[in-house]
Amino acid sequence: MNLREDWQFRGLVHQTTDENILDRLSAGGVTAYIGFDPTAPSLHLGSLLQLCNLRRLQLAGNRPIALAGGGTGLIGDPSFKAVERPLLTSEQLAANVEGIREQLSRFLDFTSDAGSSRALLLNNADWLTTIPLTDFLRDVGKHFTVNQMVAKESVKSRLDRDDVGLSFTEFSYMLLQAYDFLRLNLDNDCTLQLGGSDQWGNITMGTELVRKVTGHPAHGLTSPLLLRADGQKFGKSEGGNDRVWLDASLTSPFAFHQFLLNADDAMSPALLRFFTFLDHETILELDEATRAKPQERRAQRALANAVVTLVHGEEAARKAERAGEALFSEDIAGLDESTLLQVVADAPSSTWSRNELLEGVEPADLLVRCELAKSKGEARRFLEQGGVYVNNVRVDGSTRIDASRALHDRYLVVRRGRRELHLMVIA
RNA sequence: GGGCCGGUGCCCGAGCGGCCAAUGGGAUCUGGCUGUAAACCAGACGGCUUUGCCUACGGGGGUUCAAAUCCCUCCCGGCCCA
Repeated sequence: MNLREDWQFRGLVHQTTDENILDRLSAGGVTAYIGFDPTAPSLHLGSLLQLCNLRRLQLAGNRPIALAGGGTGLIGDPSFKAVERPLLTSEQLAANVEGIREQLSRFLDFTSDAGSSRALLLNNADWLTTIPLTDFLRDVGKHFTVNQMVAKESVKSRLDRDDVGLSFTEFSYMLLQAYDFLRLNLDNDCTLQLGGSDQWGNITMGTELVRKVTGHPAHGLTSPLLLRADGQKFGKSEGGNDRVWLDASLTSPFAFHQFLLNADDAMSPALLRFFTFLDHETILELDEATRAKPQERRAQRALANAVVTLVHGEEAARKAERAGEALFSEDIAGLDESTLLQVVADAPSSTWSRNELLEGVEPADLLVRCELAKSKGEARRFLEQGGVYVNNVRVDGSTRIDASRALHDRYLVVRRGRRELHLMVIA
């Protein structure tokens, strides 16, 4: 099984500047890079595909470069963005770059064990913040016309709109990314840039710049964007607009596991191919399982376990799976203390004195204190709608909660809706 | 710098002196169905000491019994001109 066959099976290739690069990657020895935006202190599910791809490259004997966008982050990529975005400070960026550095190391081999395919982590702030403006304009800017820049699909919508504009700052972003590629080509012999399909325009700017400056070809390869059936971007968490983060303190392993477990049947074949390293036979089997017995969700289970293992480790994946089973299929009151605590290990918790529960607490107040409701009004709404449970027993708005229902005499598991949990510990 | 247009709740977008906590859509949330899915159906969706009160329609000031709606001014965005 070579890389070409694997990538084609998995549907990882959207566009390439040259079909033959798949063969060259299969043979190994290519240096390729992917850029990561340090817009947040952690990478998220959307970056996972790129992480996996770098890993696949490395496993096939190529040298991956993860490029942290500490410099481009100062500007902001306008590609397919509806509006101008707020600028991040260099301090924020530096902190974010630190955050993702560690995450990258879990996917790539940065040690000398990897030999000639040892991964490299670079930060484009190193060259973007030091190059003199006039050098940049003469050496990079001269190779492009505004005409072609304006024609890019990625900024077209912004230029066409009559309510928002596109600042020169963001407009110039594509040149910075092109310069990255040139630098990596000159300094590290990097000849290929990968990215999501939304990066096509930026990538081709880079390949062109390399070709014009060095006279040698450089290539680009993009992967399809993962979209949900309704056209929305995949990777928004259940709880609204927040993304699913790879950092355990932002998205707990349990929440992450649950998110994947709940993946739409229609999505699971693509998710297995994009985010796991399972072999083809297994994947096809799981596809069939979904078709034949969707209610068993074998594909989603395999997916959740594989991805959480990859990101957080085997132990975390096992715990997350067990916690889900206990929470959704077992009687919570029947769990022994240590199992119970594991089940709710990821949930936020609060400590209460036995005294304050003596008279019982108004359910609405309780929800607010447990941060399961933003306001008392919202809390009352949840109660009226029947979305509140204590120890998996639905409660109404008028029944005060006291310590008598505590499990093991000290735990109250408060749940709002399907899966928002809070653990009350009676001290 | 000049002219014109615009800034409304998470987003889009109506309202253009009282009947406005503000139509509608989307997102979100809760419930139902189910498989801890999807689709679908129902409801909710500023806050509170909830027959009422408070805070909100870019900021500040003003007119008025009464302003998201009128006036002044400032800030921000777009287009055109210089």
